[in-house]
Parts: sequence; structure tokens; C-alpha cells
Amino acid sequence: MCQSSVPAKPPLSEAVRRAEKQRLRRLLREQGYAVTARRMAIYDVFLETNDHICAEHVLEAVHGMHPEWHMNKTTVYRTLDLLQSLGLIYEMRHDDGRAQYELALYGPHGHLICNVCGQVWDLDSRIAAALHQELRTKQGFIVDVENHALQGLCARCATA
Amino acid sequence: MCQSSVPAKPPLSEAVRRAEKQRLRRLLREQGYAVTARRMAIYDVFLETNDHICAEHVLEAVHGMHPEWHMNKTTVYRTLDLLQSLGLIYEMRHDDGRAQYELALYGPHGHLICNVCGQVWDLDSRIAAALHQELRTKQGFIVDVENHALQGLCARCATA
DNA sequence: ATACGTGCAAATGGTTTGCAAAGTT
DNA sequence: AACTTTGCAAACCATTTGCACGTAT
Repeated sequence: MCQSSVPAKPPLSEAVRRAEKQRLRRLLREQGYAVTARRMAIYDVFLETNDHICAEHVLEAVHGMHPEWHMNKTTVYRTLDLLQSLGLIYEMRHDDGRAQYELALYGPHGHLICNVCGQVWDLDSRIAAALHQELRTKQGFIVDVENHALQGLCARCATA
Repeated sequence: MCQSSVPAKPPLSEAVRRAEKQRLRRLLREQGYAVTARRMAIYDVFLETNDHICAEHVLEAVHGMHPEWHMNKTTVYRTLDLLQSLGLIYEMRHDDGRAQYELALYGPHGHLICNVCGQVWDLDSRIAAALHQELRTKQGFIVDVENHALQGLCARCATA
């Protein structure tokens, strides 16, 4: 199960959440996918959590909202793939193959992952930009910004 | 199986390889481990390849040198763990949980991984140092240098 | 009516583990 | 002899897949 102890970002406003759900409906219809209650519910988990969460977290959250649904993890994984292909969420793979997902609202960016507490923070793209630029000009290597994940020790764990 | 198409570094000299094998023998004895032919052979694969390689590659290379041994992958994994704990090799985990290993000879450093050809390059620590320093002073986040892996598009694949 | 979506169960696959046999000191 | 090391087979476990049934359009 993913760590989502301390929410990294403030909750989204009611208005933004409503608009985002509307956007999902539009995208689904535009691209020939069905608008289903499960898809809406899964995206809603992201909108309400507004954090990096794993598939199991999504499954449990939906189960909490709709205990009678018996939603299957397969559905979660397939919907996560779908939301990703629609550009609504990003997938972040950890070293051991497990994945976490987050809203794409904030644009592509890297992450800082604490090896001790497991907490994930967004990497300020302005701070990483110089490195990306240098690799591009000096070696022709084009960094995939949204997969830039740095492991290490966060400030809190370093002092403890 | 790992990509080890284009060797990233020149081969090690005979003298270095001999010295390294001697170092392994010494470390094993010092720390109470047995000096076995399989352990020597596995480290030898690294010395001869001098590149980022996966467990399966090691297994096949040893099999090539000693077809009569019937070495098991379990032995490979356990020996890789041992060499790592002795500080002789580094482990690099990919997003999907698979691992590659390399000689620790060159000191801790990050990697550039091409999403198209799968090739792995060393990340020049001097280029990454500014980013690491800025994260440390501005956010107190201490980057684990040897786990700094950047995915993206290498120069060759970008032009093709 | 016809696709598309979903639940279930089983497969995947690199890595890890338990245990008995073989090797090292 | 006492211990570590190794091979084998089975377990692991988040994720993926095949298929039959259910649901949206």
C-alpha cells in the first residue's frame, strides 16, 4: 500500500473537481469510450485525494464510497491505464515495479522519494531544468521529465 | 535480458582484473565468507564485461565459460547480493523491478537510460552535482546519488 | 443490437526463500 | 567435524491477461 500520510498539496476546490469530471466525460465521449460510474468514481478518488496514490489505495477508496460495488482490481488497473492515455493522470513506477499515480493537472514533473518514510514530493521543474538542459546540449540526451525520480533522505527523516 | 550492445567503457587491463580478483579473495576471507570458484567466476564476468549487466547475463556468461557447472540463478542472485554488500558492485533497479549490476570501481554515480534502445550510460556526477546541492540546501533533501536514474531518449535514438 | 466494460481466476516473470545435498575451512 | 554454499523447486506479489457475463450507447 502506498504512503499517503501527509498530503503534499491542498485539496482541490469543488469547482475544479466538477470541471475535471466534466472533462473526463467529454474526453471519454470524444474518443469513443463509455462513460461509466466506475471510471468517474476512480477519477474522483484522484480529485478528492490530490496526491500520489497506488492502485490498491484507489480500490479501497472506491470501496469506501460504494461498498456494494465489488469493484475489482483489474478494473482499477485498466481504468488507470485509460486515464493515463487520456492524459488525466501520470504513472510513476518505483524501483520494485510498483506504481503510483497522480493527477496530471500540475503538468509533467519529477519526484523526490524518501527511502526511509516512502513519502513522495514533487520535484520543482525549475530546479531540474538546468540539469536537463545540460544533458541535452552536451550529450544529446533528452530527459523524460515526468520519469525523473530521485531517491534519498527527506529533511524530516534526516534529522530524526 | 539486459541490453549490453555497445560497451560503454573500455575493457579493464589484465593487471586490474588480477588485482580485483585478489581483492575479492581478501574481502571474502576477512569477512568470514568462503572463497568459491562460483563467486570468483561471477565477479570475473563483471571484470571482463565492464558494463551494466543483469542477473541472466551473468548466468549465461558463466555458463559459457563453464558449461559443466550447471550454475543456478539462485546462486547468481545471492552472489550479487554478496558482492554488493562487499562494496564491489552496485545494483541499479529499473522501473519494472528488474535490476542491473555494475562494477563499483568507478564510484557512485547516476545513470541515463534510453527508453527506446534500453542502453544505459553513466551520468556525469559533476553535471548532477548542482541539482543535488540545490535540493540539499533549499529543501534539505539528500539525494541518493547512485540511485539517480534518468530516463529519456539518447542522441542516437533521437535522430533515428 | 452491438460493441464496450467488468469480474473472476489464472498466468506472468524477475526475484526470493526453504530445505536437503555438496563444498570449504 | 562444523560450518557455509549451492541447486532445486516452490513461493512471492504487483501487475496483466483470457474469457464469459454485464452494461452503455
